Amino acid sequence: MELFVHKKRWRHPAINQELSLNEVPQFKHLTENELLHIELNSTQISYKKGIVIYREGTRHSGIYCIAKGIVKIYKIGPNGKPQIIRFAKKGDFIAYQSLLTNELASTSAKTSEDTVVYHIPYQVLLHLLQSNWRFTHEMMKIACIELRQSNTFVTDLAQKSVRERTAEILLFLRDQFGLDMNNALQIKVTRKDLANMVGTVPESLIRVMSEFKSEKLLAYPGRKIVFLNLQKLLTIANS
Amino acid sequence: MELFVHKKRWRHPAINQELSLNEVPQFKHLTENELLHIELNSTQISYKKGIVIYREGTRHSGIYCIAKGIVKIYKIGPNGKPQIIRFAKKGDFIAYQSLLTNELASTSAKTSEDTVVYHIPYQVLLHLLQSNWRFTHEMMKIACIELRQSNTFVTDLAQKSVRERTAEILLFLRDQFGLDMNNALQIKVTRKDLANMVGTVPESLIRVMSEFKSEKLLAYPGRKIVFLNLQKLLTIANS
DNA sequence: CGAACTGTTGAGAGGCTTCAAGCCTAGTGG
DNA sequence: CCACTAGGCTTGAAGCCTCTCAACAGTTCG
Repeated sequence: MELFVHKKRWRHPAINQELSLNEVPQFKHLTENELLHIELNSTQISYKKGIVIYREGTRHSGIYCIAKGIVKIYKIGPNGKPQIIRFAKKGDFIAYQSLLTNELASTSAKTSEDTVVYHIPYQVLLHLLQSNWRFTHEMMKIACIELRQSNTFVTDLAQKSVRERTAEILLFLRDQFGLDMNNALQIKVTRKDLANMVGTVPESLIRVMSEFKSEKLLAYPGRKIVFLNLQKLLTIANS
Repeated sequence: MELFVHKKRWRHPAINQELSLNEVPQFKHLTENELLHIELNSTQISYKKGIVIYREGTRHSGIYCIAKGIVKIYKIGPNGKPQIIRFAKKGDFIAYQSLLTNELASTSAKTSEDTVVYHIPYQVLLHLLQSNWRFTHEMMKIACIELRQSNTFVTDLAQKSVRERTAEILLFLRDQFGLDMNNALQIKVTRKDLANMVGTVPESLIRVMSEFKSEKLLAYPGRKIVFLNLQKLLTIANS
């Protein structure tokens, strides 16, 4: 505990603890009855690392809220190659997009580490959306924010170099998952996955990271990624 | 009129006529009172071609629904270069994303041709969202569908070649804007804008289009783009 | 303890961009 | 109404960024 005392802007405390339903930010405006209704009608499911929660092309039966762990959301590309769309973490909703449009799932979801989720059946979600505007507004916000991020990333892919995008993705992961007291990224990502997010091949990503290393912007002891110069990385990312 | 008789799956009839508010698909579930309330509280605005409706970084005062014309939605990239996100047409809503998240506009909007829009003030929209679930659901669907498209395009940019993406974008524009009786694309886009959407430079786009032309997949007399072999283009796009 | 996967570096190839030049089209102003 | 000019379109040549292929070290896990 004491380790965290000096950490300012600590955004992801107690990351190993399970989130309970009433701690989900989007549920804060729910009445006790509404919350109870969810608790009674949703199921908690545990997955080991590397398990597929749902697969592209199937139909969702409900929405998932992550209580613990990290889930990789990805699309299958034209040659069967997966493309990572995002990493969802504790408190995030997944599967809402296709559920709300009543389409088949446009992405797949696989656990990146041991994960616990709440599965909220469609009818329960629908009832909630119809009865509680503030919750509905929060859900709309989630979709719109993800849309903004996606549009930003389209712009980056179209206009930035691999070097710039690498800095960008590293900083994005830092925003999403935070750093520990040693400035190390709080999520484990393989080079292959990192390269995939950047929109390149592992070899190219590694070359850029080697540059960053020799420029003293990064260090990577073991499988950690340590940020040494955020300011410079920001400059590279936004150039 | 008779020209259209033989056209099957004609998806964009009377494209030059203004859409009235009660013809907007998302408004079909509104009560008469709700519709009246919108009509009384929204303003119709006409823009000449090439006018900026709103600019990235500003705050929206309401949502726009396009009654006539085409609006280019774009983001400013890292070097000040615009990146086209989409072309919005008659019946489409724009500016909803930042309005719903209460953020500053993340995109700009400029008319690509003479355009008429309805401006619906935020408070009016908010009232509608709170009172009519079916409308709200439609709005959520819009955001989610755009999100799916954006994610798909991220995957394409990361994994497909310029040739593949060019075929893809041409087919996408065909889906969105349709073809006339000569199989010509029903939207005028400059090579520069096309290249931008594909995520390349005009020179590269033109080379690919020249290939398509010599392969008898496309023709472009004047400034039209005529589709000669949709099947082959589909193969190229999805390869 | 080996198999399979991840991470890393080098060399070579190639797709794409950049730069340059010319033609064409459309819109403007006299 | 026409000349003019700015911007759109097109092609060629050169160079570079990125990918591909290959080899090997390190790591994880059954």
